[in-house]
Amino acid sequence: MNLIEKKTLSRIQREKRSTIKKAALEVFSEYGLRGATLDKIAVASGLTKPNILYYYSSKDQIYFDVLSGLLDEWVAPLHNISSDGDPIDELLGYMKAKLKMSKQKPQESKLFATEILHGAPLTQNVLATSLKQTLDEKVAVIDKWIEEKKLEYVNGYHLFFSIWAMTQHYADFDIQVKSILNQSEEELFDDAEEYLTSVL
Amino acid sequence: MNLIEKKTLSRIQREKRSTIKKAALEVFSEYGLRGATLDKIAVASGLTKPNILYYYSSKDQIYFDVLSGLLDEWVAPLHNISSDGDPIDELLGYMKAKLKMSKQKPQESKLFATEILHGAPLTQNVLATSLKQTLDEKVAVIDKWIEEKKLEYVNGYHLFFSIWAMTQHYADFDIQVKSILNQSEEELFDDAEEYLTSVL
DNA sequence: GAATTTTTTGACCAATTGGACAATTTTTCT
DNA sequence: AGAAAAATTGTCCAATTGGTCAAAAAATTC
Repeated sequence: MNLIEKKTLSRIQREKRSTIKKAALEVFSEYGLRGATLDKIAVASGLTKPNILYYYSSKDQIYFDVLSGLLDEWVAPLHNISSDGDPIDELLGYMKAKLKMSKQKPQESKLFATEILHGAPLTQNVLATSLKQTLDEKVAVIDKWIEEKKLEYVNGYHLFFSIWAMTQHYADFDIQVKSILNQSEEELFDDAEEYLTSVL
Repeated sequence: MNLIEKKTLSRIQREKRSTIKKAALEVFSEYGLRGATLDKIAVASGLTKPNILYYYSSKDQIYFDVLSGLLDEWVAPLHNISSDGDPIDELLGYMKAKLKMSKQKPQESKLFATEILHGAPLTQNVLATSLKQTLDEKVAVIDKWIEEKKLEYVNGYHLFFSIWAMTQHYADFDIQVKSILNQSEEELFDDAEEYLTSVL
């Protein structure tokens, strides 16, 4: 039977797919889509290559599945910004949530970074529709705050870009950061949070 | 004769190597080291594959040469920060120089980003020695400014990280930025500069 | 517990890719 | 112009890689 058409997956199917996705995330985030090989994913997952291809029809399919499973999670913190709260608190909360994700999910961060860096072949329309829409809403909240004099004028879009850039930097460029600072990860992220708080 | 050992390169050698490097930059920045192929570089440069391998002994060699040719240029703006100047002017000047590089040399920026994202296999020791040393010096300048009360307290390292992150973001993640903002590149970078100026 | 379905695997294949090399062409030098 | 050196290319090769397939093993169903 064709796995794709089946609606209810068996226990084995759910488990193996999850195993594959986990291994694939490791490999894709380290090597990128083209640098990753099925053999590497096979080793990382403890399965054989043909077995992986029994669950996924191609390497691209795995990549697509891993990436789309992450998209929602990645945008989620944006939704928690409430127009009712204090602007600074809300923005600080958002920044901290993003920084925490960089610390706890560096592989996911790197996977996105690589994807977008190489032209976002698979996610471009998600960026242009769903992400844009959510961001438009949140920028509208910022603009409202500004109008109500609760916040100094600031370009909302670039504000979000800078939060993304600064927080994800600690995950994506961790090698560079760690080459320069000889700190434990704990200290590093504490300092980063302190710095970013002072900036906002 | 072995090209590597020769000291003075002929006109043809200089020209062809330059042609190859230019084409390789295009291809590497778009596909990364592993995604790039000699065939793609051959097409982009208008040379044949064996001809390219006459000038470079391997694909890795081309990558290494392109990358190391860029390293100095990439760090250069740091050197222009003078401890004699006004702190805010100096930092604004540095930020603007980096932003300009993002606008004018997006391929170079992406190449570095990809390299570091994938573990900086070729540049790790440069990061840990030369870059670290230069940055240490400039952070010392920041600390001096703070001591002289010319500048409010700020963590110098994280300040530089944030400048790198924010400015390079516009080159590295241009696809994402452009998916969200429907602006000309001119407007975009003007707004970005205005925003970043207000932040600093 | 036999039949059926699902899962797993070893062996294999075709395409891509980095690179080698000998032969040919072009350039340079005298 | 002719010899020597440098540059160019067509052809080829071995390794890697994504993917196939038939057969075997394991799980499920009756």
